[in-house]
Amino acid sequence: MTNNFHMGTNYLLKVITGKWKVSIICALGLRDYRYLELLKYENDVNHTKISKKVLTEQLNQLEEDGIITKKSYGTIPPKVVYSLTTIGQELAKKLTNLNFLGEKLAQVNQANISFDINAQQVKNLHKEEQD
Amino acid sequence: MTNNFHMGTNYLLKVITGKWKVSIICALGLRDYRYLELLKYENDVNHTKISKKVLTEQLNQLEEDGIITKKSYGTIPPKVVYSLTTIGQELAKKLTNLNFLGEKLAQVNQANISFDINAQQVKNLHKEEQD
DNA sequence: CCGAATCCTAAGCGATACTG
DNA sequence: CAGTATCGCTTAGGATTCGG
Repeated sequence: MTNNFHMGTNYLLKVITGKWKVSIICALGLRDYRYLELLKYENDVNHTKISKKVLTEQLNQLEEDGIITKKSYGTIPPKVVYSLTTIGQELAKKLTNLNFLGEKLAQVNQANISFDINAQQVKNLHKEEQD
Repeated sequence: MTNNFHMGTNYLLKVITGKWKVSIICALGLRDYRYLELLKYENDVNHTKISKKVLTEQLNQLEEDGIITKKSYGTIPPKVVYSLTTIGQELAKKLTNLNFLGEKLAQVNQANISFDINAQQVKNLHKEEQD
């Protein structure tokens, strides 16, 4: 065992660092998404704005890093579907698995677990959506 | 189950995002460290320069986020020892657990898993150290 | 020995407008 | 529909210097 036992973790962290990447990976863990679908989903779930430029950037990086793949149907208007690679699916599971610890930590810290509004507000939003 | 099942993960990611945080957490997973010890360790293991300012910043943030604690002996010259909290230890385990997936991904991508030199060079370095 | 204060650069992110 | 191109703001990180 070397001192570099965390290099893989660091590499992985580098791959998933980016404001929306974890959210994207978790989303694609549930089902495939088209481009604008994903844009809407992210804006929706996180209650904050993601620009098309940034979404494109992060998708390209995730593809380059072997986490996701895109399939372009050559149609007009275009249709592009994003999905996880095999290793991407593994990653999605692990990330979801980290969720519990993250929530526990947030609770201990009494931290704001949402992007820009607090958990209670999120709950209220969901209540409103149900009404 | 809401759509926010990854918010804990995102929160956790926010806590551990920072160029040296994972490395710090993993280091403290092995044993406690003093300030300059940690500085030397990081520069040593990662073969790149971390400034005192950044180390202090990241340590403060990790402390604020409930991952580590510091103990100051009131001596002159000062002595300060950093260690993991209980939840920090849990985190260290999970991160170490991610290491395998990260290494696998790096291999698939034929990526440079070190900070600034490649894996083969790291191996050579270790060989030299043994000589 | 353990930082804090200052300055600087590079990168990340967002808004907006345009295109095949 | 699925992107590019351009711009400007904000933040992270590093070098250096000073202090208790």
